[in-house]
Amino acid sequence: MLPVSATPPSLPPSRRASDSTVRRLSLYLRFLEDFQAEGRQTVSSRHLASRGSTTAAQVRKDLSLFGSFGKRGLGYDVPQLAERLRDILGLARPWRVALVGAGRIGSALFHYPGFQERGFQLTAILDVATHRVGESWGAIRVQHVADLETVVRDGQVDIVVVAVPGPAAQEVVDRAVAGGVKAFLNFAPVSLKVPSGVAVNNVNLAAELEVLSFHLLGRDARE
Amino acid sequence: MLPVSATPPSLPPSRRASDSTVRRLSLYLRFLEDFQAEGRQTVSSRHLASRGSTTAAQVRKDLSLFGSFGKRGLGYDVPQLAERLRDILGLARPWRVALVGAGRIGSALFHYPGFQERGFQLTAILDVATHRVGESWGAIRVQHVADLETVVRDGQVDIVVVAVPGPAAQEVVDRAVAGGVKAFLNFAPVSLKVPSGVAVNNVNLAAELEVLSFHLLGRDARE
DNA sequence: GTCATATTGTGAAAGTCTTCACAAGCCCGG
DNA sequence: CCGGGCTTGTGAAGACTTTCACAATATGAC
Repeated sequence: MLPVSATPPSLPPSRRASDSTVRRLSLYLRFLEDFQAEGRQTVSSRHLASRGSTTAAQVRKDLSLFGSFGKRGLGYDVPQLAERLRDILGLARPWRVALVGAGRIGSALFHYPGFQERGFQLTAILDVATHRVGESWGAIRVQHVADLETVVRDGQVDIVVVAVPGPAAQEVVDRAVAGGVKAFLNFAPVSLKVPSGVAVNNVNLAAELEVLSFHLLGRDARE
Repeated sequence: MLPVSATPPSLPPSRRASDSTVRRLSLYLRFLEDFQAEGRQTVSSRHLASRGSTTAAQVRKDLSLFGSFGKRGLGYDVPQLAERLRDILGLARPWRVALVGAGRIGSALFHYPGFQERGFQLTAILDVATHRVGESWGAIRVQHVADLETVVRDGQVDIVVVAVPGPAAQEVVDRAVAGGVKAFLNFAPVSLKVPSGVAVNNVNLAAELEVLSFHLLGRDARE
């Protein structure tokens, strides 16, 4: 009989995953790694959901966007699903990251263990302060931000982390975009303009605190 | 003539604002402060929208949840709207914040200027490492995490920032909740369980990078 | 005073995301 | 081999968010 379809080269179908779906997948992966460390062989959507704060249906819907990974009646194979999630999230290959801004936030990121662990390789650190230029952070020497074009040239950098003060952020992004960078993690409290096809992820600590402040007033009705 | 209504004690009507609405309000406030610094007296929803990455209709809907602050044909008065947003977000009064975990992330937060600027007062720092206990961070002396109960007692702390390793986070939160804390900013990559009525805001740096990684694969179809 | 222009505030429509509910499938004991 | 017990994958329903479109209304020129 004819093989109906050898499911294309390597990638699953994938309709369209929203940002929040992707964040949840990332959480699932972490839970799976925990389960694997605990020696669990299989896990159900219900179990996975209870560890995060979501529902079993949500877990199944999220996964079903990318394929059919479970066994009915049984659940999911822990190491196998973890592997699939790594594929889906693009963690199977290393990404090269440049950090612009070697201040406190930059330093915290540099020392953040989850960073390198997941295949994000810090390959360059840039700063505008001349007294920092030349410092060695681990194996990396801090360069002046004027070298940004050289650093990102020829696709040498996949992701740029923007940890500079607000007013300087847009210029950094523009120059990196011109050099071909397609993804940014932005800590500056400004809203960056980028051409379509370029992704920006904002982490705004002030806003996070203000959301809490709003909750404390009790004027919101979240259960 | 009778005053139709002296708009209740102090707070606007407010139906129900979602988390994303509140995050946008926080952004609007920042933009308004920029405009004010530039000497602008009024601003339209269109103008406000163009600085963030949203639409004029969205801006108006967000604001309309809390009242009617603009003038038709003219727009919004910049200082006045900023003031209203500060009220809505709860920034009119200071909040007392305790930081648990005096490592890199804790240190970055401590030095983050937007933190104190917006009325978030760091009143205590706790860590489990005995070599850190007793250190002075500015005017604050680092205490041992065993003192958590004392620190949060009698509503002395409004918000607890959790910057400890994953496995230690839940215990910190449980103890703080028992002490009456109602809001948490969590940097540990775990999903915390709290009773209803308690707010947790998660900042998961690994997940942010993984969202970017996913985008870089180009399997998502965001314009 | 009237007209032209600008911009808000808001129902209604469209779109997106989450939850529900159930058929289909897999495992195991007897 | 059969039946009971679970659990997935998914269409359909429901809930929530965003966008549209327009009446209401403020300003300023003449």
